[in-house]
Amino acid sequence: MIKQVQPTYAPAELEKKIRDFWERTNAYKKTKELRSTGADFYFVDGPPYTTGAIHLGTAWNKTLKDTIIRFKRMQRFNVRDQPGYDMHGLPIEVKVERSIGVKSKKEIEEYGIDRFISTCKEFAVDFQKKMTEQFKELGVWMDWENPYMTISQDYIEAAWWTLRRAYDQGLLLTTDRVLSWCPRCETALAEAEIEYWDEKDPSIYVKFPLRDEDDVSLLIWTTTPWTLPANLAVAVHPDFTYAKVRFVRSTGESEMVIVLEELAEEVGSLGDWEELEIMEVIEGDDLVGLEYVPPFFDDVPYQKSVTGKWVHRVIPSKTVTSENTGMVHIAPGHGPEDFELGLEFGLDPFCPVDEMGKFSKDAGEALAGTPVKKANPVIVEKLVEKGLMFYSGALDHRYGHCWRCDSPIIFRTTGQWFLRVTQIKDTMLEEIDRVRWTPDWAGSSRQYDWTVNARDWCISRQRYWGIPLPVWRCKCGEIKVIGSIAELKGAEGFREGMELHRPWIDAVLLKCDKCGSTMKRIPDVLDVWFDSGVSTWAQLGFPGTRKELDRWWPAKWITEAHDQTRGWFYSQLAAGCICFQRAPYESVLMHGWVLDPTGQPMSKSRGNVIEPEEIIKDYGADALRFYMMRNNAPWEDIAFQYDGVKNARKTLNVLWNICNFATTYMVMDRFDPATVSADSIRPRLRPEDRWLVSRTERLKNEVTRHFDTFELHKAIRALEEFMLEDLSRWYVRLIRDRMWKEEGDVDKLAAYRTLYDALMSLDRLLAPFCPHLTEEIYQNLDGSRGSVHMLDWPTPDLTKADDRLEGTMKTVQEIVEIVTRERQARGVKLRWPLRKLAVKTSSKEGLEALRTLDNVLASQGNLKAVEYVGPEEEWRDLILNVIPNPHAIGKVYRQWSSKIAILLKSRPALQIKESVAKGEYQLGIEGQMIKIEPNMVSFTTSLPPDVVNVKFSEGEVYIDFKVTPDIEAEGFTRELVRRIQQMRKDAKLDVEEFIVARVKASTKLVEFFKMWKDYISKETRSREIIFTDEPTGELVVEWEVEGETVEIGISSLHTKEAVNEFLKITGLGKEAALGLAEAGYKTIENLRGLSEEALSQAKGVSKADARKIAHFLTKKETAEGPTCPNCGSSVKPGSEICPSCGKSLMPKEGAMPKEKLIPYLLRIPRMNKVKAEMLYDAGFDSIGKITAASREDIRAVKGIGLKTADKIVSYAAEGGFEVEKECPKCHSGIPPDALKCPSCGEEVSVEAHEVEEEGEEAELPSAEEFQLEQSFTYLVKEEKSEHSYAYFVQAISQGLKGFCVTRNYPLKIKAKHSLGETPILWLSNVGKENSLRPKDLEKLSVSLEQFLGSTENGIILLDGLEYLITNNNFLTVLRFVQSLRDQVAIKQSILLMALNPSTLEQHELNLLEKEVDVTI
RNA sequence: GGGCCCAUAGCUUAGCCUGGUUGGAGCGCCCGGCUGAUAACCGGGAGGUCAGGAGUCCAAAUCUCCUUGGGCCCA
Repeated sequence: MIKQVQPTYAPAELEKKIRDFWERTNAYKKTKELRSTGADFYFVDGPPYTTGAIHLGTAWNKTLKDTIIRFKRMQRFNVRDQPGYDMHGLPIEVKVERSIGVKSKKEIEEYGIDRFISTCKEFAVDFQKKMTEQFKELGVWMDWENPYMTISQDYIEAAWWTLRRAYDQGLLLTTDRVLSWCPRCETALAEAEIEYWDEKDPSIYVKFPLRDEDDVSLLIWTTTPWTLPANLAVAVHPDFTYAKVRFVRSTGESEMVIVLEELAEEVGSLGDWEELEIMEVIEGDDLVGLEYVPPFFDDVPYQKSVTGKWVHRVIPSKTVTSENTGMVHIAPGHGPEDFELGLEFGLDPFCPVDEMGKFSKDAGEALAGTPVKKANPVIVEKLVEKGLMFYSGALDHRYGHCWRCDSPIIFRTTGQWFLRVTQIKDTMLEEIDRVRWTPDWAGSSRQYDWTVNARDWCISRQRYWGIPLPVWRCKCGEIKVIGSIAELKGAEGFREGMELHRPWIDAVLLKCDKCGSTMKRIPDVLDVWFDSGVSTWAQLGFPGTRKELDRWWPAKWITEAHDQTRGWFYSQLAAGCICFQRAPYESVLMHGWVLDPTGQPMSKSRGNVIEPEEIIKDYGADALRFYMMRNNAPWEDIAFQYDGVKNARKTLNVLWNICNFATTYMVMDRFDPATVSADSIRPRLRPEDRWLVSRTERLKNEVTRHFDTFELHKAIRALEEFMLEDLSRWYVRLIRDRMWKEEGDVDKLAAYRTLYDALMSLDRLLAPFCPHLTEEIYQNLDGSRGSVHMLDWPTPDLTKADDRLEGTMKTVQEIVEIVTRERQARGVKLRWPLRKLAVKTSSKEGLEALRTLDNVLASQGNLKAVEYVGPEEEWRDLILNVIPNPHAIGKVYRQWSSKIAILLKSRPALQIKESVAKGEYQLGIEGQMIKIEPNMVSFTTSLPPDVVNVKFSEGEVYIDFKVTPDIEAEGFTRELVRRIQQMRKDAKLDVEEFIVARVKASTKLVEFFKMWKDYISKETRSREIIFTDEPTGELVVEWEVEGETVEIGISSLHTKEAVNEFLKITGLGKEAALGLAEAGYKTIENLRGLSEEALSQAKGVSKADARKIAHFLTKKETAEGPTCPNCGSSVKPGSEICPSCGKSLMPKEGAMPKEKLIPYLLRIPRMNKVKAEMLYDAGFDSIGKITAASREDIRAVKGIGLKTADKIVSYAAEGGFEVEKECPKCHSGIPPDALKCPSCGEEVSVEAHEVEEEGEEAELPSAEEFQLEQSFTYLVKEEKSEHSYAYFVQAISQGLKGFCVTRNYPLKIKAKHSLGETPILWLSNVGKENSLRPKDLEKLSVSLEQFLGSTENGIILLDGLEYLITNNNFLTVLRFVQSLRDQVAIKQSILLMALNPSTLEQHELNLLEKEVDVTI
């Protein structure tokens, strides 16, 4: 059942409602169950770090995942969708430190590691819960009840297992290395944990005096003075050329230093040096081995004690660059490259810096205890004192910082654990090549480059909140790496199910296999990056169980932002290659970041963070999702714009409006897609319907294609365009008029079905992007499957795509746009119809194709007529001009040449052209015959006045802007209607309320309005329109309309309530109800006691209506007991015969067989076999039930419209089921269930019988037996117009004045039918007097109006309606008929239209029949 | 300093792979229209050194190189 959607789109409430709905109906679980038998699809969630609040980037990330998962599910995949959380690590430790107020590791240990870890866990779990709620608000469907968490037992075990695998392969080792170190967190940092930004540091040039050459120094440059106490060597490039240079100050002082020759000038420009002199040039390798005195030789004890071949000497290194001085000070304890060089030259790393970044005693008494960075100025001062400072300055450079606490990092030498990634690099690179990356360069360039440059991965951290390193060590040096919890069984301090975190695990002691003494766990924990690296198997419970791993692994698809190149993409790749020699994922989508509106990354420190929650509150999660998906390709960064989300909301609002539009009408008409199948309606589709079908199929194809390549932005843009352009701006506009047709109309059903299918397809295609809105729409349009997300993904049927039709529609749209543009250019509103438009195309096929969309063009351009001009033709309205050629004329007729020219121009150009084409044209001048030959004239065409010519892609159009009185009348009428509507709205009148309108306008306008009075009344629900000089009313407004002043007063009749009340009377129509209301009756009770005669005094109340009212009142009185369904009087229960009317009560109680009841029903006007069966199938299986039913009851039956329901009720009320009818032919009685007279076989005629499936043509009644009624319009369907003329002649003989319009030769008609003086208008193209071109509907209607205006009792015979239709746009003729019908009704005349039904399409016939009162 | 990506109207963007009519949209702005989807909607207009420079080519937003600015990742 289709349900009406809410009038406004309120995303916040709607989304909440939908989420509750999902919760209530278990929609997520049901969807998963539904797909449980589908092919497995292993998606792995990259675990977000639990900080407690998601940011827009996280929102985008999860939305992308959700969208793809939903898509895959709709494609029937069984998707594994376990969400994950990264819950260990420093950030939480830092937060906890702050909350409990401690600042160092020492303080943590004093506080108690157990308490500290418990708090960390609480924080992590709490944050995890908060984040889960936020994800849910985005509409993300994942297995929220079963997330994987890096802190769980089996997760830790998976990490241990992985390390054990590495150890077994010799890929896990421990060694001293120089590493980045955070002095605040007192731990080593991986490269991935360092952030760089600019910082000011000293930039100093220091002299290292040579030991064997007085007054000559090596000159080195450094920005880290604090590393100088640990200096052990100086490096030069062996291939560079150095020089011994003497620098001289203005004071005369001089220095002799060795620097790179090419840098001597640059060095000289530093201080206040004035001169320089190159004393000697020395090759780099000649410097190697020179001994110097380190600057802190006397202050640092180690410097004196250290020994070695290369200590305090110049060493060669090819890593030295030609910058600054070309010489580098080497401290193997403070720099990774220095360390490497140290290894090479036997220099042990010396590192006099402790874990907190302070100098130790080894750095000498003076420095001990000072944080290294703070020691810089002290050291600088010392160097100056010692006379070793050559130049001291400062500079800004990028410096690394701890990404958790922002402290500047330092380099220290420590013992750490490493994964030897360098050893498996080849495998990793091969795997990168094999994995599918989106975009391609994310793998082939980025990931590849990063991995090529990867060094061994330091995985140990000297912290607490992390996976404990599973390494136990014995005093004897023996090491044991634990790969599972089982291996700990029996160990001292181990309990089953114990907490595996520190400090508890630290208490577990093992026995050394080698020496038998106790092994203790090394205190380190794992780098958190390692945690997430094992997620693909950890979440499957491996190594605990193997089954799940075999089923799912490896992951089919993952997606994260580009920063994960060094993060998760990498950690997984390394871990996967260590354990399984392959990447644990097959396809990676690398997405972008959400930046702030100016393109800067969002961060708390910048203060530019935008909270997703705020956006959701204001615009809805669907709009946010739509925006993020639509704006860029997934792999590009989004510079977040509020306007973008706002706009997305607007777009979704349009979709909502379309649904509102669709459901409003579908609900009103009880449209049921189940009974109107797409197949059955196919032959009834209009070209514009087929166009939408074509567009829809193409859309399915396009969206699917883009999903497959992860080009989600393209997918959603295609959806958006379809929604806005194809549906909202075009199709909905095209079908508006069809929505107002009568219920059950096939043409309308075709539109419903088309729109319904398009909406359902669109809804499904959009469902992965906007899960809430699409669910709501689905629940309103269908809902049978429980959730839109349980539906299958639509598969395109491209056989229904029609390129040609789409192309033609495009052309129509282009022409309509031209029309609008030209209208605007001349200030002609769309409300004003245009007289005509002619299209000339460059191809004949194009023209023919355009013709099929004639209706569309005419209605959308508001064109009275559309003409088509072939490629080789000229539009016949063009004015042909003749241009005399004076030269050629002068040659022959010199003296007359100017006169000839004037004469030629005064003659009809066409005539001249035709004659000249045949040879010559003759012209008389001064008695002479002049011959005009082809060379004497040429021809041009020009546009008639008010016509514009515009070229377009397929040809050109001519638009006729000439304003005829008809057009003016219609235009002003529509202006008036629009003003009254506005006033109704301003007065806050109910849409159904009736009014009286009083109008003051110029005489001209009043005449126009009178012509259109019926239309105006209908459109504005005016019971009366009074033209007066003093318009009064509840609301009076003076309007300026196109230069005219129109004053309008409107008054409400306040009849709505009364009408509603009266409509409760069974079978009473709106007209009658309104008549009663206007007669002053307010309630049904008011009517009691009135005679039928008194009731029928009211306007619109017929005798039958009066009877119904009386019947209804009686029925009401006796509502307690059973009533006779025939007369309404009460009967005793169980009686077989009604005491009042004497009719049998029995047969009506029980059900009748279908075939017995249907003949009864077929006697009802408007009834047909299909409707009768529907009625029967709906449970109305006896005459009793039908008689007892109210109009509303019957209307509830599918396929029974309002009018039909009325007919059924009144037929029953009038006793149609009981009474015998008199046969019009033989006057014998026909029983109520007979369709033919039993005596003479005459068929029973039924009023306004709808066309039946069989379509056999019923014989028409003869003129004698058929009485035409005043104010009625008849459509006579017959092959030749014999009967029509007979009726017409009969009416004239009864004194009516006739007017005949025919396409037959008038004299012949006159003679054949003895029409006498009856005026006849001949429809013909000959253009004679009393003839009219069939295209000129305007003239025709003027003539007919004149006739109607001249007489009160007229009858018009319009013979040859089909002729008008073939010469005009069908819709135009239809409108013509409508207005004619209205005029006829006003003038109490009769309109008789003869039509050969075989010349029209069925839907056209249906449309026509809807407009007439009676079809014969 | 290096790798990858990006730069088109005030803002967000399509077009670039595969060179070829006048570089398309949306938002905002200005001007109109519509009023039975209506606290909506539709049309038109103004607004562009296609970041800058050089090259290839008959022809460059598009291909190549350089420069500048931005993002990510590294040193």
